[in-house]
Amino acid sequence: MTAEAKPASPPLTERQEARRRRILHASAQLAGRGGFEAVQMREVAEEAGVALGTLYRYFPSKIHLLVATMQDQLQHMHTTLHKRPPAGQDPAQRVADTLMRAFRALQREPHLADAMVRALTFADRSVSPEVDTVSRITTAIILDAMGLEHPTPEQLSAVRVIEHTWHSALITWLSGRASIAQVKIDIDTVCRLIDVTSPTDTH
Amino acid sequence: MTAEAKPASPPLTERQEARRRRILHASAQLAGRGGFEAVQMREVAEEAGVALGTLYRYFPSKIHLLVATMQDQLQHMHTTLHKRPPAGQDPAQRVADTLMRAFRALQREPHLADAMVRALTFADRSVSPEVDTVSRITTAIILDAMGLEHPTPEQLSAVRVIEHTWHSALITWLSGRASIAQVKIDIDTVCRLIDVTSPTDTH
DNA sequence: ATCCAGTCTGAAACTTGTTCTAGATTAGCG
DNA sequence: CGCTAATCTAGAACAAGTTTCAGACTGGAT
Repeated sequence: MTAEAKPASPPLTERQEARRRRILHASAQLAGRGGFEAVQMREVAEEAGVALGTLYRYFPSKIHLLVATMQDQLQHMHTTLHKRPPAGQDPAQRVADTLMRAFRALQREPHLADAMVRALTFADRSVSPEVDTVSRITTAIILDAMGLEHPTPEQLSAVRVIEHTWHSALITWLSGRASIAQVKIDIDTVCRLIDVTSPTDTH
Repeated sequence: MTAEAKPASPPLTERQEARRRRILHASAQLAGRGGFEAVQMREVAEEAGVALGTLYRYFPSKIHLLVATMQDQLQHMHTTLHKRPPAGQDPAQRVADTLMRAFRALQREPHLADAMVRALTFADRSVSPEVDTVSRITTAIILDAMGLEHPTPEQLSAVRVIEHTWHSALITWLSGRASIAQVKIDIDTVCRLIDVTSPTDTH
């Protein structure tokens, strides 16, 4: 049901897959300490035991690398969430719960979150496919929480707005311009759109 | 009513004010062509007829410079909007109108928009005060469109969510991952929150 | 008018992302 | 096994943001 598709363009050998993994691990590790700026390409390469040129062959830019790192982490979170689905009564509440849970997970690694989110919103067109993948995973997580199989276009719009709010609120919190309490309030607020756009609503 | 406050810390002399203006102008001009990456500090300095060190004295980083550029442009837009307030019946519609009008203005200068918005969301803590100023202006614009003097906390949350959506949708459009039509739909969707959180609503 | 402190200039230096090159290694194939 | 193309490595080189510094200039106080 969830897209697990890696772009299997050239099927990587085992050693290559291992290299890729080491690079992503090094990236997450360095990001976990100092955030975006601590992820320095030379250091990532060294930590991963790989030449700089090779790093660039696997990830054509620092932004690509960090967006891929985010993909990776999101995938983890998605499977984790599958194991313990949110328990609220109505969809809006379940989505808000899920997002706040994700939020608390990120709170534990604020530097990592910083690096990933900054990369995500800074990405230009050359990274669109990868950013799109991240967006698809996020959408899947939200739709899962809503328990929807066949969302209406209206609901998809609401989901997009929730995603927008999620990213932007995250940034606002990470740069110290909003408290966690405020983020929670805003998440709750935006989740009201789920009720407003539910098909039983008189539109 | 609207915050016009410049941080008058050291009152700039006339020549200094002129330099500042030249710098901002050069920044906007270069951004108007190639976007974020076309705003190169050495070029800005040269175009503004100022030494590189001076540029850095006025704006301590490229991000600061671009956020200040955004401040400047937003201020323009705010006064422009004051001259022709949106004409819709209900607040939600007026806000959506206003935002879409702003959107079309940015469409005319997509590169400039790209540079400003990318800088805004990429800004780290060291730029928080400046980013906050931008946020305050944006809030003022939205509240103006709503015609509210004394918003409730709920309404302020809705406004923040609208801002989040606005920024994030803008980015999505700028990086080619969403059409203008989709942006319009999402803006309309998020503006429903204005009705939902209106005080006459049974909460 | 003179002097002082702060400001501006021009240029070099430093940092980190990115590109390039020449040679070693590896993977797949006959 | 031996060949060939692709991949990997080490390291230099380049680009743009940022810092630094010595000297020239400006504006205001005495």
